[in-house]
This record gives sequence, C-alpha cells and structure tokens, in this order.
Amino acid sequence: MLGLLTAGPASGYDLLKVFEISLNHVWPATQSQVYAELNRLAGAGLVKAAAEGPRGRKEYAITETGIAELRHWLTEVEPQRTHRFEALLRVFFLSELEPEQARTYLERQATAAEEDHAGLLELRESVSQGDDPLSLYGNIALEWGLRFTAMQREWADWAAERVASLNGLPAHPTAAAPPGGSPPSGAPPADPQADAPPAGRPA
Amino acid sequence: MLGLLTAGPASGYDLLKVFEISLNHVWPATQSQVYAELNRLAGAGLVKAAAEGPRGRKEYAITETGIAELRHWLTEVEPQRTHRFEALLRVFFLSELEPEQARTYLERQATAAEEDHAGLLELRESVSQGDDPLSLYGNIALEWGLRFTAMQREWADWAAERVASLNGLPAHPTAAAPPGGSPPSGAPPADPQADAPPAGRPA
DNA sequence: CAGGACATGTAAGATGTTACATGATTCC
DNA sequence: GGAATCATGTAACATCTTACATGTCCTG
Repeated sequence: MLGLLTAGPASGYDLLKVFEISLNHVWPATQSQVYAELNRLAGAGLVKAAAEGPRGRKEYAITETGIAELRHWLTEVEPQRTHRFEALLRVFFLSELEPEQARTYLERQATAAEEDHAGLLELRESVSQGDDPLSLYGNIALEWGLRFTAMQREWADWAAERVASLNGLPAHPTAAAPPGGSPPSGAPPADPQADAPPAGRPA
Repeated sequence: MLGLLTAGPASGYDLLKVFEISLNHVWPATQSQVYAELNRLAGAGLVKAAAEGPRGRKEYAITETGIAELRHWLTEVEPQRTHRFEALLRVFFLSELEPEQARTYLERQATAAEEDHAGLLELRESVSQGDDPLSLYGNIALEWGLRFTAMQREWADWAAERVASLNGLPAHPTAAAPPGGSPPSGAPPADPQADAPPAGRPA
C-alpha cells in the first residue's frame, strides 16, 4: 500500500481497485484488509489523511517516514523465499488417482496456464496501445507473468504426456508440442529423461 | 497430510520431517500446525491413531474416509489460482529506488534463483543415484522446480540488463552465463536481444 | 426515485507463526 | 551423565477471509 501511494494520494476504495485489477495475481488483498491497514499505517505515521471527499471519502498520502520505510523494505529486507503452490503440491499425491485422472489434472493445469497467458498478452496489448504506457517496471513484471504462465503450460503439457506414455494411455492430440514455432520465453529445457524408470513413492 | 499418510502410518514428528525436508518449498508447515491438524483430522475421522511408540510417540494412519477425502480434493476441488509472490510485488515499486539499486535487487534475485536451481539439480543427482528413486510424480514436481528456477533466473538477468541499458549504467559481467558450470535444467537459451522480450507463445 | 457505483467500517472465525513448556530415550 | 534427538503439546499473537452493516451520490 505504501508503494501504491507513491503514485499519489488515494482512498481505500481507490487502492482496492488497484488490488482487484492489477495486483490480484501477485498480492491479493481484501476490502477489510485495505481499510484496516490504512488506519494502522496512519496510526504509525507512515501515511496521513490528505483530504476528504464526497461520500465520506478519505484520501491518504504517504509521508516521508512512509517513503523511508518503503525504501527500507525494498533494499534491506530479504524477500520471503518459500511459496505455497497448491497446484504443485497436488502433484505429489497424484499417484492416488488413476493415471487417466492424473493426466486430466495436468491437462487442466495446462489449459489454465494458457488462459492466464492469453489474458496477460491481451493486457499488454490493451495497455501498450492506450494512453497508459506501462512503466519500465510494470513491463518487467508483466514479462515475468508471461514467462511464468508459458513455463507452467509447457511443464504441464510435458508432464501429462509423460504420465500417458508411462501408462500406455492413448496419446492426446492436444498434448503435442507446438509445431514449428520457436518456443516461448527462452526455450524450455530439453526434456530430461523422457523415459525414466517408474519407482517407489516419494518420502 | 492425508497425502503423506497414504505412504504409510506416521507420527507428527515424522510428517514434520517431510515438511522440512521435501515439502518446504511447496507447502511449508510448522510443528504447531502439524500436531494440531493431526488431532483435528483424527476428530474428523480422516485419520486414526494406529500405534503408540517409545516417547509418547503416536502413529496415525489414514482411514478410508480420509482416502476418499484426498481423492475428492485432488479431482473435484479447483486449485487456488492466485499466489503471493513477494519478490515480484517489489518489482512494481522499484521505481522508488535509484536504477542502480533496482538492478542490484534484480541481480540478487537472479543469484538466489540460480542457487535454488543448483540445489534442485543436486537433489536430483543425490536421489537418482541413491536407493530412493523418486516416483514419476516426484520427478514431475522436481522438473517443475527446475523449470521455475531457470525461468526466474533468466527473467531476472534480462530485467537487470534492461534496467541498466535504459539508464546508461555500465554493463555488469555478472549478467553473463555462470562460469564453467553447465547452465540450468536443459540449457538456458541464449539471451534474446535485451530489448525484445521472448515471451510470446503459440496459441 | 431506483439502482448502481462509491465509500467505509466492524465482527467472527479460520489459519498461521513464534515462543514457551515439558519430558523420554539414545548414544557417546 | 550430558547432549542430541525424539516427541508432543499449549498460548499468545498476527494475519486473512467472509459476512454483516451502513450510508452517500450520481445517472437515467
């Protein structure tokens, strides 16, 4: 929220919109949280009420202290390294399902990733045309999303195929590698052992 | 936890070890949580106490109901799509820093990703040699990690270079491929031109 | 004048983390 | 007998989600 307020004063309602529209896939936040946090930040002197508007609207502006805190966070605090990837967690337990169901799961992941990717491509188009050119850092973040979703899709397709081939399931036309086209973001790793021996369970 | 218990009965202590060692980057859990959750699951009939050991050790086994619940989760429940990527969130606000600091941040991300990647490669070696061959799904999950960390590193290198070139900063030698070591999972692509993101995907 | 967008808040409950607290067994 | 490891739990606190609650302003 401090970061968002560096772009200029805003109300909780404004910030909420930003979270919903542009930050939702990176850092979701709820209405409850935003309003409570604004009051907390104001109490801590990191933001201050800047103006009052029509319907009880309260605009907040970041303070010098707030900017210092933001910079401190950006430069001194180590980012959290562990993440929770529910979709990946499930993969560990796919052996509980029939191979066919497992493949279905992986193919669904591939589809979802593809959809996310398409959405981001669209976002890039809509923004680079319009009067709202994304900043350097906005573009860098967008590029991350593009690469991430591409990677997810390639991986899921690869994995679905592996499951199928190790279980004698009929090949799916959809799982085939994209024809001819140069592969996306920086080339997928060449398939490591596409035919590794099946074996016991993970710990 | 239900998934872990399909491999056989285990105590909270056992499960905790698994979380620390092999699940930590995908789904961290604390000691508190594990023990509390085991009791909760036992209360719900999804696991049952199976045996008592030496120092108050209590082994739990998954029940039929638990297996059904696990399968239900795997097949019917939509995985959560939004994630929190703190390291990426920060990118949105890097404009608050001097370009040089922003580049430092991105380079640190690249290094961290490279280290993670190396750790996974090592894990693959140590496991494929040993007497504990990873299962198909263990390998698929590992491959995800390899691809993810490779993608992160490529992106961060690319981004750091972009920041530098748009700000007339001197080029860094560090942005080049790592010395000697064969690059990440299956060869990272030669970096495409620094100003032409490679993210497009075939539909 | 009705409906939708604007606008803010609180309360209850679930989930997660950190720290505290305790004790048994094994190995050297 | 001391240290490490095994082993389980509780309490306090922080965080996050869902639902509830309320009121204003603008547009058609």
